[in-house]
Amino acid sequence: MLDDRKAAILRAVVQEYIETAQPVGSGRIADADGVDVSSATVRNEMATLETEGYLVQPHTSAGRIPTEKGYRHFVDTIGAPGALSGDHARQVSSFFRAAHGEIEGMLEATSRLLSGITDWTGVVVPPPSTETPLRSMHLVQLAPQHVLAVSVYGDGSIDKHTIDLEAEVTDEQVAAASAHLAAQMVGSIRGSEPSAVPTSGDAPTDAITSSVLATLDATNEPAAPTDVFVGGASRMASAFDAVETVQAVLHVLEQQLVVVTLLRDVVDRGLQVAIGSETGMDTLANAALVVAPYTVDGERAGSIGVLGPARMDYREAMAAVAAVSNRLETRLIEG
Amino acid sequence: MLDDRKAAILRAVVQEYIETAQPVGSGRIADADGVDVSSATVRNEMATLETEGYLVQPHTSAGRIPTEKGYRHFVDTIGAPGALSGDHARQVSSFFRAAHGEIEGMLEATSRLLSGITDWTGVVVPPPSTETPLRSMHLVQLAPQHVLAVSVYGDGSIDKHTIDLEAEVTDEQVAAASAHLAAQMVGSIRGSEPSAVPTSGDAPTDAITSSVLATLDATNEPAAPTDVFVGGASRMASAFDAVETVQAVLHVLEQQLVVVTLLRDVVDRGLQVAIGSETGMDTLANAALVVAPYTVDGERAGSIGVLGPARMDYREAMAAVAAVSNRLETRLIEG
DNA sequence: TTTGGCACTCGGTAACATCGAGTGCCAACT
DNA sequence: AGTTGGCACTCGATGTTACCGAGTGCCAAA
Repeated sequence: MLDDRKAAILRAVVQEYIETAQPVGSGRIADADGVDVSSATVRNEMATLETEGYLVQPHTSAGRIPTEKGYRHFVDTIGAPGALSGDHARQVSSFFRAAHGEIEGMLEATSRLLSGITDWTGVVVPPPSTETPLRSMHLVQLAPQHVLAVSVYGDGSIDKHTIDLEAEVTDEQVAAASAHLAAQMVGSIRGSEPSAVPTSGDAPTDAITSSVLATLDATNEPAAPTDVFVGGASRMASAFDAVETVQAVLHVLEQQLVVVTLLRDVVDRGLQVAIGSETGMDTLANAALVVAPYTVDGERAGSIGVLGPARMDYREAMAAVAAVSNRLETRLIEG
Repeated sequence: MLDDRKAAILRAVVQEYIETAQPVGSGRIADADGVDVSSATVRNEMATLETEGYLVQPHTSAGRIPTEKGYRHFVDTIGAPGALSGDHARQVSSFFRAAHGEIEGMLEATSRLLSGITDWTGVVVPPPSTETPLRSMHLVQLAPQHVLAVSVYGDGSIDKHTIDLEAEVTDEQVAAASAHLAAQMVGSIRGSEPSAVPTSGDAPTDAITSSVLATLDATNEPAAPTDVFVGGASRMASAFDAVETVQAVLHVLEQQLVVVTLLRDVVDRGLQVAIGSETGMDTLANAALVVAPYTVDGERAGSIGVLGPARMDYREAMAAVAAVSNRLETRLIEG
């Protein structure tokens, strides 16, 4: 690996580049803290670091820029996640103190919180809602030939489906069908095929029931919709200088499924940070993703993350993600 | 106003500028269709159009660019909304043929449809859910001290609230409170203060009931959350050349309430198109918004729109917005 | 092994010339 | 009186050249 001095120089280069977004020359490093050698020595070391793939020169006679490998080393040697700045810590605290009500709304606000703290884009993936049992099912009549089927699951999530009936029905018939369906289906696991409902023997009830089941079957996606909350996507506009890059990254953020998969993959690989190609997406070559899973009741629930340019402030982003994920866990456990 | 020839020239300039995004010179116009005079004459007319505020020159010795007033005239004289191209018409048809299920999901997909057709950003504001009566209310127990209150309204919308109880409760108590609440509250209008629920006389029931009402009161925003569906925001990246503009516009799109207000204001002013400052937002100085309201059961429901640069293809955007709003109406009436 | 010194590289900036699309205006023409 | 060809003029865009200086690699001395 790298000896101490090389490591120190590399770290100084990355730090400087993160701050200035300009190629870093040997002079600047020689002046910097932690490095007590002349610029000539730094030059020699930087040349080595370049041949070893930690740095690159945009062109001869320019300073150096970290490569993915360079960032990776930097991140790996950050050590302790570091604490949030006082201001930001207070921001997080007051946010969670004020948080209330609906979980979706809170998660969306959380994505904005992450964005606000880090200046980049915040992403929050809610806990998956599979494997959770149906706790309640009700039919509500909206119009003579329309009912709404409301399914409430154990994790507090809700599905609703509008059902067009073949014929007009009465309140009583809907109530009967509702009770029948509830009796048969409560307890079944979300996503399991719900077709095995015995008939009740009552014709109108069964007519409604079968319409409902048909709709449920039709819209029963293999996986739940898994929506993602993306906050502060507009900040990506200042992350890259090429407009096409901005557009490409925004496009990625618009695809919910892609984002969910991305976060999960990164977490599954045990990473806290995915830099450039480590994300597995060409589009994110110059970007980096800082993630943290959060658990509820000991189980891996969802994950949160911050997406920014590769030259983002990893220390801050990691601290923010850790703090928020932490508070989110306790918040969700309390309910 | 403008005589025929001036109008024709203005229209040709706008058309050309929309296509090329380059200042348009007199030569190009003289060659163009509908104008059978020499470039010298066109020059004279263009000079007049400039003094009258329809065109500007970015600098002497350059072609002309439409002003807001120029675009406005262009839009006002477009005449018939025009039909969608065959391809796009087919796209719309097949979209609505395949549309099914949840209204929210459909509206979100609609915003993407608009974006796909016009190449800009699609916006869909759902029908407001005020004034609609509560059709059903149920409490569902999720944990010993947690219940979920599910309110279903006449328009098919649902509110849910997690309630933390003071003490553990049994299924029967929840059921009793649920029935009591439902009996008292069904029929009340969304947003009206729900406090006037008489006690039932049964202590545990009343304990649950009051907790629920407290939560409902606390989270009862004056207006419903009114979320907006924005599709294809990434396309704004190619709409402007200044990154800051892109960022500013994206920022606007992130603020749901602002977008809702924006659309409503434009529609209320009876406009189909708001260009630059007509939007009322400084940020959108170089942008334009094409909107259409849609009605359900004869009542103004929500609105849809396309946001793009001022030099967008108005004909196409207006056709798209009209067609989609149209299909959306019939789709929503059918249920 | 470190470091001061030095020749060298090359992107960035400025100064300057050139080109040409486009203009305004005017005199000639319908 | 309106239209048009002609023409001098403007000025952004493009290209050329020169120069500066931050930064490099390398070498010889410490």
